[in-house]
Amino acid sequence: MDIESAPARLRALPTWLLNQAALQGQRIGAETLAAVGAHRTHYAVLAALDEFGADSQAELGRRCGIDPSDMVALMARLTGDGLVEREPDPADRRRNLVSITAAGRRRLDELAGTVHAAQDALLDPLSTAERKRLTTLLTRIVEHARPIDR
Amino acid sequence: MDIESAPARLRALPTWLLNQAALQGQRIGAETLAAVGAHRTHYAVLAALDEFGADSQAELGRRCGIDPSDMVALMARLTGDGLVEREPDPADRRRNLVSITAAGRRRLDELAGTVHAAQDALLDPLSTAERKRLTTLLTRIVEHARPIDR
DNA sequence: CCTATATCAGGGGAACTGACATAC
DNA sequence: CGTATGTCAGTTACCCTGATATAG
Repeated sequence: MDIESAPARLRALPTWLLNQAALQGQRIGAETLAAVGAHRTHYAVLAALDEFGADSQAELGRRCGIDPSDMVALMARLTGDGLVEREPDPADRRRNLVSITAAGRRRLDELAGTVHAAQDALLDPLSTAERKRLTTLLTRIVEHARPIDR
Repeated sequence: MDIESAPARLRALPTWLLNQAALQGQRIGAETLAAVGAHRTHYAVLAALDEFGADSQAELGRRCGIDPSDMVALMARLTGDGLVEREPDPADRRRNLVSITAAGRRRLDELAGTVHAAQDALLDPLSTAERKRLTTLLTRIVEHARPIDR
């Protein structure tokens, strides 16, 4: 696709621009993470566990925007890689208490570099101040969104 | 999902915010357009034909970011609704020359209102000046993106 | 009873890939 | 010949729905 050749009615639409920019971000992010054998959701879960400590799968999903049904395969992958550990919560036997391992913390730090490189690649045309402004505006939109009722 | 409960490492990521905002925009846009029996791609194609005149399917796809293989069903739908017309290009018999009909122009004007309502719904928390700033920043990113090599 | 958790099976829409016949 | 077009079949990733067994 060639953006300059798109109809003005599309080029002026925030939702369309948002879509195109997000698409580009996804491409770059997925590529850079795939290069080190990782995935967006890996970084998300590790970051949540690092910040909030051990948590149930359901809570992790809510924090990171990952569907509970998709968490199953993700947990299998991360435990298989030794990055997180799962054990039944003695206080609530429905739950799996997930916690990050030492290897998980190392992996998180490693991925943080990769992820930030992807941000730089996407935001290349913007100055530092502009990146900050964009982040602020997007945050306002996202925080204003009606939470998904489910 | 609840954005305030997401890990700071995610909430600070432009690519993540972009994704969340685009998701919200897609939801709102798809809902409002579905309410009048339309789709994003309908608006895109009609806008391109209105602005640039008759065009081949391939060129339309390039302008609007629609995959050629997805154009087939889209054309079938739009011709079936009498919004566009297709005829073989006498100058290049591989091509279908697609043009907008009078009904298509009426539909385009109608959809423009719907689409702008969706923008308003998404950008509700932003002032007019902020919306403009966001649009400018996104445009810079999208225009800077390497064109998809295909 | 009603709700929450973990899991599984699968649907739907979107972007995309590969192939192919036809025409330039 | 290599390249572009329109078409079709099928894939992948993503977000989501529905159902179920289990536990609170």
